[in-house]
Amino acid sequence: MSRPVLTSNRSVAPADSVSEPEAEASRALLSVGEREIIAIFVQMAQALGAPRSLGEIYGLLYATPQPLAFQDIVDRLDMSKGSVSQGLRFLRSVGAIKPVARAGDRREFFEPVLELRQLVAGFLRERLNPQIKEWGVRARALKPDDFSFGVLAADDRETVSKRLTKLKAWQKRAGTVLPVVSKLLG
Amino acid sequence: MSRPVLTSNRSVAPADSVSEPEAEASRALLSVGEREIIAIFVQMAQALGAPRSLGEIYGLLYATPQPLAFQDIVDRLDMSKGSVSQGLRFLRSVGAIKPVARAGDRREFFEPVLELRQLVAGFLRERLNPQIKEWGVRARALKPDDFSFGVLAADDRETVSKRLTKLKAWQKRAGTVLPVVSKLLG
DNA sequence: GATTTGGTTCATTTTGAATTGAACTCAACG
DNA sequence: CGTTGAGTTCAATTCAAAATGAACCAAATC
Repeated sequence: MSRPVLTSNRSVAPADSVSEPEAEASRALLSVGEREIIAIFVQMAQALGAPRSLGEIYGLLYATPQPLAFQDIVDRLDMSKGSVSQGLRFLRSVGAIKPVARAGDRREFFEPVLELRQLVAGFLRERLNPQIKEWGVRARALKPDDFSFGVLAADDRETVSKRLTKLKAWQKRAGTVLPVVSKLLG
Repeated sequence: MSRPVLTSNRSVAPADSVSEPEAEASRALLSVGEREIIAIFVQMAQALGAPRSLGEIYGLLYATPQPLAFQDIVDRLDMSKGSVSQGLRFLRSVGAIKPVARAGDRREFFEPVLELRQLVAGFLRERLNPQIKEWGVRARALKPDDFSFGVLAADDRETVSKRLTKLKAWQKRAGTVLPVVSKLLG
């Protein structure tokens, strides 16, 4: 998982615009601590079913005291511009990172939002809530008679009806509990 | 990138019962209501980063008033024995379904656990908590000096140190809040 | 003790989400 | 207005996770 650093490369200042001659050992650009933080966030991302690239990007920002620019991220993670672009977009949309401007530099820099509450809230808002709403809609459209080709036995009909009710109740409760959760975390 | 996982769905749209002459003969074994409930649970599964087969199996059990046996599930979902076996194992391990015996029948039958609290608790226990514990361990092993090749500037060191502290705090809070959540849902 | 039934295991294959990369836009600057 | 740097888009590709299926096991049944 964490491999020894072979090349000694001094601490990387954000303003360092020069591209190195050609270092194929791109991962060597990351310190042990950075790699470990990134690994942790990758795990978290995967546990939530999010792409690992999100974990890598957020992890790198988290591990770096100074805000980073787009190209810094591409270089240090050795990741394609496409992935970084999409990753940053998503992270911004859920409020996990925030852009900061720098005088006399037209690039955008990014730093991580450190408040767990905001991260969770963003995640719930963007990913879970829309889903929850949608299964509510679909569930409400169903009626017991949809559940057979012929006629349901009375007690089966009863059971199905109860389960449909329960499903709608779930949906409702989930919708009210999730906001509370993000409060609790903050 | 990922965003709401909605891409590609086999049979999600409420299908007309007078369907194609030769579609998927096996799918015709499911009523409209069953297919719709299954589709809902598949969505839920995918939102949580779980394999769709879990959603299908649980969905089928949820939509069926009577407990089902292994082979029933294989037949009605047209799914391989391997998948069903593994799916049932997982669902049982998180307490999402429970086996019921039937007199004079050596097969095991399964019915869904309807209590949302139990499902969530099982999920947290099996999937999230172990992860949370692990990143706690990894985070605690790190110290600010791991974050550079040379010497960190004093204020960067300060920042890194703060972030490490914050990360450990997250881990702790997550560990205490999650159990509360499952209480709230039940 | 052979056969059938109910289910598991695990090496291989499939598949669909994540990633890449090349073409593109847009703004700044000389 | 030509060029350069910063970032976006999206079709094509990659790759890891999920699904398959054949071999296997272990109780019942004949």
